[in-house]
Amino acid sequence: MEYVNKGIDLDDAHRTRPRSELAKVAILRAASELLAERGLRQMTIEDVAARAGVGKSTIYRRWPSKGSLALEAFLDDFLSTQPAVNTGSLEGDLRKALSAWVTTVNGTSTGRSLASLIAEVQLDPEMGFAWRENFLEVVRAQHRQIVVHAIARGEIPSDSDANLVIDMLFGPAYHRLLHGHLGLTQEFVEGDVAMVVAGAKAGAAVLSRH
Amino acid sequence: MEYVNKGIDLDDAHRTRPRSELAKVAILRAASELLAERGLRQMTIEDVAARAGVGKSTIYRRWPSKGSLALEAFLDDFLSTQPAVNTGSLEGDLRKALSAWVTTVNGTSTGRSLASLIAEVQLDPEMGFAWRENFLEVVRAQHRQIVVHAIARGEIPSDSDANLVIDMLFGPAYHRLLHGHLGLTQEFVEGDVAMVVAGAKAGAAVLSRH
Amino acid sequence: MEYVNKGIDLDDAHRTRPRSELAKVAILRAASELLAERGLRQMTIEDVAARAGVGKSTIYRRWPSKGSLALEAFLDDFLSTQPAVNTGSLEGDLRKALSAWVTTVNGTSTGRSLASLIAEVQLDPEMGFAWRENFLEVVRAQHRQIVVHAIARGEIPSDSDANLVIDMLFGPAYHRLLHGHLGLTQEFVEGDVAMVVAGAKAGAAVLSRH
Amino acid sequence: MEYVNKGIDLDDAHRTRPRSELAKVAILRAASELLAERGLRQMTIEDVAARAGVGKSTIYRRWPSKGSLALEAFLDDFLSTQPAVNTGSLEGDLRKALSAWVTTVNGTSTGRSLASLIAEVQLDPEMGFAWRENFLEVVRAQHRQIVVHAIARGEIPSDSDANLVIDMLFGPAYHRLLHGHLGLTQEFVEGDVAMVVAGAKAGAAVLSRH
DNA sequence: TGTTAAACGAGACGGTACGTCACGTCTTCCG
DNA sequence: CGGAAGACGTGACGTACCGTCTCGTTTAACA
Repeated sequence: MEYVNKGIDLDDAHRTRPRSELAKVAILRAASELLAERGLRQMTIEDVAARAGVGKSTIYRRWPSKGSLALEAFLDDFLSTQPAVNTGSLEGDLRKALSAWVTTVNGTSTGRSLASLIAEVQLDPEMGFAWRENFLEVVRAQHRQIVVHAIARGEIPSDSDANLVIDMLFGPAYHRLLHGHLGLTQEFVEGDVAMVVAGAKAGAAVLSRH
Repeated sequence: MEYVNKGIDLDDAHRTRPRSELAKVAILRAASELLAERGLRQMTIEDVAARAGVGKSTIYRRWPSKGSLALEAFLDDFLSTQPAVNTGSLEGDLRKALSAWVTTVNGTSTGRSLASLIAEVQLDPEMGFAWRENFLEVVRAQHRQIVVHAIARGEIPSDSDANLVIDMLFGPAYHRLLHGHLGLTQEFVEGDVAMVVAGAKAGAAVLSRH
Repeated sequence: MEYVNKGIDLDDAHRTRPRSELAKVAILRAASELLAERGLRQMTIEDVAARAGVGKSTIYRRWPSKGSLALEAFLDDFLSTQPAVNTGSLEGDLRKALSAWVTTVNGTSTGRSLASLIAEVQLDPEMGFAWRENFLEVVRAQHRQIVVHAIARGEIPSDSDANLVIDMLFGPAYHRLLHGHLGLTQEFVEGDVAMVVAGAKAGAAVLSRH
Repeated sequence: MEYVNKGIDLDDAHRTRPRSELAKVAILRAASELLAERGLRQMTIEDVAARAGVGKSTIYRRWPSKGSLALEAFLDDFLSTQPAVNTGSLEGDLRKALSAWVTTVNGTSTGRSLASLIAEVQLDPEMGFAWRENFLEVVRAQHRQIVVHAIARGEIPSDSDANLVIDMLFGPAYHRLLHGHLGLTQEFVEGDVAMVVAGAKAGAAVLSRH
């Protein structure tokens, strides 16, 4: 998590300065609030510093950019809402995972924050790695387990491409979130899940098609 | 196309204002180049004006924001690369449409411009409508025909949800473009298409599910 | 009056274009109003054009700058308020001339317009000549007659410097108008006049002091 | 000196903020130079910032307008050239004071700067107070002493109006500076002084006339 | 009376400077 | 002596007018 938070972990490891983590917490809290209230573009470092009761340099000492701060502020909030799932069937797992995501994201400030951050990743090349490392891979690792379990259960071929299955499930959902052309409805969730289940069971996601 | 271009096209059609469209063309060209060269964030209105040999006010007279200018500059470039398809089979059509998109977008400045614009849409609420109207719906209307034709051919149920099918095809592709976690490879195209075809033929995309 | 009004007079003399003097009148009227309402700095050519119901180029065709337009708009208004005087005594003439000026100028929009124009003369070198020619010399020629008459009456020495006498009378008055440090009161008028009369009668204004 | 310099001097006196006064000095120096070189209208804030090696916002943080900056830049330069005088006679004092002013102002960039600032005062209402407080009253307080001394010496009546006497001396001089209709010659100085001396000694400047 | 050239209103054009904003860095001074 | 407070240099923003320049459209003198 170098980009998001540079070097703090080392210091923590040395346990030489466990003290003004208060500042860090206050900053993340302020950033989180402002991100939810105004969106990333209207959230300024100066606002965050003011609300956190902190000098700007204290922020710049820890985060190299507004985006990286927003990312860290967003992460915990978001990740805690995405449960590991294990319902006993592929269909159940996919439905539960996607439903949780839709619930968290549809029409909420979390949804707008997520969209803001994905936007920031496009505009700031430095953000790409941190985003994939700290957000995307964390979520995807969890989701890939759904496919692993389905293979273990024998529901789908053992050479199914977990990455593809996961992208088939969440890709359309992110698509609707970001473009806003259609709603993230219950019908959408059902349709998306049904398509993925049908495709995966038919073996359409097996690897090395080349 | 109100946001992007306030009625100019209509007037032009009537030939009532054949005046200095030179400026408009020069501006769009300069914007297109700078968008490709630097991305949306590093493209400034002042740079565009300078390169187009135009005053800033001439730009602000026509476009209300950097994003709307970039959108219009991007549109023609992009849309001309997305052919209407009709290969005679659902699978062929989907493969051809997705391949064309991947070719245009994967690793190209067009791809980065597209990502930049999707980002801008998240950050500037005013952009949302213009984006859906001028970009997304134009492309999607074309793509929905693929489903219409497949239904006509009897390949898939007649109550299949064209919007869902299209989002299942392109959602994962946009997902990979924007997050960069996995490549837009030939394998991905084949897998995505196979999943959609299997799901649609299995009737997983039929409407009014609940 | 080249600067203020270039070449129109000649054309008028030829009587070849007696037509849209309406425009000129409307422009001068609008300029005069806006000058009085807002002062020279807030009066813009575009405002004048709009209020006069005239295109900007019609203004630029006749006047080379905002200042020159304002000057011409101001002139007639002002000059008509400054009567020739001949009371039969130097003191009476000076008092009457100064009083007329103070009445026109003290606390009035005319006073602010006059100050605005004197300001413009300092900032736009092109204005200097036109100002002296069309405003200052017109007024001063009239005022110098006061001194001429006083000499003729034998009230003051025949080699008195009319320019100096006039500057001694009006200089302090303009000073107070422009700096606003003290009011243009009746007491001021009386004191100024008394000083000038006493000095002139004492022969303090005789020429060629070398 | 609120307008010109919002309280900085006081703080400096307390030595509570000995920080980057370098910027202030550099800005005033650059402004002073540009004012002399080009006059107030052609002096832009951006030029001043560039020459001072300073950001525009650093200027706007201290001065609310171009005029107020120019005023402060002008003040020290000018005031140091106007000596207190005490020659032992009214005539000597008046001559010396007026001569010093004429020497500083006649045909010099200081003279043009002075004229520019008087112009600015007319056009920007916010400037009026600062101008009188920081420039005019400073100079006039000094000059009024000339009259006080003449009264003490018994040269002129004890109820002579010092303000009127000073305006009679300098009013005509400013008049010629601003209108440029006649030169600020040695003859003018002698004549002006002679008029004021004669008038004052004759008791023409006594107060409460009406 | 019909033709034609000018002057007209309208307002877009290329520019310049404005004053504001937020950036990320640097300095001061307090606890 | 670390951190809050906030000034600094930077540079893009969007605005306001500038003075110039096409545009059709009157308009009025001449043909």
